[in-house]
Amino acid sequence: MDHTKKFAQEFEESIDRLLPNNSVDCVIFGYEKQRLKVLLLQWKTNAEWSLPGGFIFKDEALNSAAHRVLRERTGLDEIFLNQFYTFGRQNRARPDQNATEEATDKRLLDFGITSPVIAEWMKKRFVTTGYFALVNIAKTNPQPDFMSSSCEWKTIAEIPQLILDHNEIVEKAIGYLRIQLNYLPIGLSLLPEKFTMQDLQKLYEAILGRPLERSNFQRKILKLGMLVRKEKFMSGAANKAPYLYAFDQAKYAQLIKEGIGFSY
Amino acid sequence: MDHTKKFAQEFEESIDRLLPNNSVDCVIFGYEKQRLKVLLLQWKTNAEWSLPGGFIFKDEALNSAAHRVLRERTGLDEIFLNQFYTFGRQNRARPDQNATEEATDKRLLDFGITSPVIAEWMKKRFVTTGYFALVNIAKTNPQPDFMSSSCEWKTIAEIPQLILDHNEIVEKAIGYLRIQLNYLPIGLSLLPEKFTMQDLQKLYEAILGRPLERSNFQRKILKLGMLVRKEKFMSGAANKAPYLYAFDQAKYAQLIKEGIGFSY
DNA sequence: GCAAAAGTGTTCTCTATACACCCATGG
DNA sequence: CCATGGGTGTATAGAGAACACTTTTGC
Repeated sequence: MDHTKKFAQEFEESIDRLLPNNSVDCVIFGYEKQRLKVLLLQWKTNAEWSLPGGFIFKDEALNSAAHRVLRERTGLDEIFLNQFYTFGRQNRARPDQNATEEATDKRLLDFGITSPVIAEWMKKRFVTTGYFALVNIAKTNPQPDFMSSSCEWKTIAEIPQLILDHNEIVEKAIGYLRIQLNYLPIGLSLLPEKFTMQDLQKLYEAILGRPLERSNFQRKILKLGMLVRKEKFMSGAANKAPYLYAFDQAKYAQLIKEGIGFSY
Repeated sequence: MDHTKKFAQEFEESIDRLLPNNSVDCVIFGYEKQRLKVLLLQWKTNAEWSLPGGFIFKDEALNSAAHRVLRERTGLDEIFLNQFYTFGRQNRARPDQNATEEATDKRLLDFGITSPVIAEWMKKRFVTTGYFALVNIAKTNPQPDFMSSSCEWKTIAEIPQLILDHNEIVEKAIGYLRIQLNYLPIGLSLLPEKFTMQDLQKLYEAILGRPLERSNFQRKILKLGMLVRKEKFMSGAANKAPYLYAFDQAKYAQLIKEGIGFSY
């Protein structure tokens, strides 16, 4: 049995274990080379881009489904993942997108999927709940799903047109990320174990999309007492060597719990 | 045809126009006699309490469904209504609540509803999206729905045990209200047209659940420039007469849009 | 020595907070 | 006059922002 047939059969069999009309979509943020990035999937057949998402099993909580999607796509578990908004327009297709039943049939045919059960499922209206995750790109191993040829980290500026209302979902996720910057475990999730103060500052700047004042940033962050100063980092550059820092996990957890109280 | 039969027939007929597995629940906040209140419904048959909620029509957006529920229960339109979280556990029933199919059948029978179509619908798993609204109690005309004998404003402290996970939904709504206090059109939605500074302060105190310093509150609020000072209010009490204030709607809308920037 | 980046210090402004003071009102 | 609550003033502490100054590094 070829790959497609196997997928189609498994999917068809799983459909009656799925909760209809609900889905989850994940906006997975990573940080690399001083840029905030989002994990996107590209469809095999028509090269359209979308967010990683999935359906909910009847015996599975919505939040668990989001965790599962994240695990399946990134290999990461025990990750910072937060629900942020539910998108429930009656027609979530883009204005220019062909969302007729015929178009859906055609898209499935392009994959070699002929099952009427799957076709019926795909034509349903789905109310989707958006989750955003913060992950350390170096630790991930992005895996495309069956529908997708590739799984790519795109910077915010590079985000292409996405299917349905996915661009809107990403926009809203970025908005939440910015607003909640002061209450989120940003650094711990997105940075390597040891990092310089500049690394952390660039991260905050990438998220906020504006520069922050160096000396004030340093003082404010250190005053929170969640960082431990380690050895100096000799980059080889002709300038003073910065200290490396690591998170004091206990204090960090405590701060997050109490609400960091940090503002820009 | 009696009332129940008519309701059952209409509901049954409407079911195939409804989106399965999704619902909305509204936490409707009001303010009266210096107390923050929530609108609750009491079931006719077993006296259990619940939030006002409803289903979504196939051709209706999720947000519109929430607005419709609010309109049906309070008679209010064009109201401040905000989505805050989606509750999607696989079993949203209370641990002590009998959520078996037999129990559902029995509850419907108590209403005199025998339709198997309705019974099947009610046994579905529903992922519900929570909305919170701020309304002026004096302007509302609470209307119980068919299932409910009464519609009552309860203070936060008075909230009884509710069905399913509705207590959790209320808790979360209050949390959002407090956090977003600085960005929400609190006063305009919850107070009468004219009010004293004390009225406004008591409102904030009721929401936050803690006292605020009188003179500082006054200065901070006035500095925002969203209030217009009107005539004095002679209460007849043996003390200095306070000014009445009203919202400058234009400035208020502008402030809300920009983010009030107000903190306690 | 020089350039570049890191670390620390200083100043100014604004806000929050606590509390003092006087004012208006009706008994 | 008094009690009560309303309106305004003031002093202090802390945060944020801008910017100056010193230190470290490799060339």
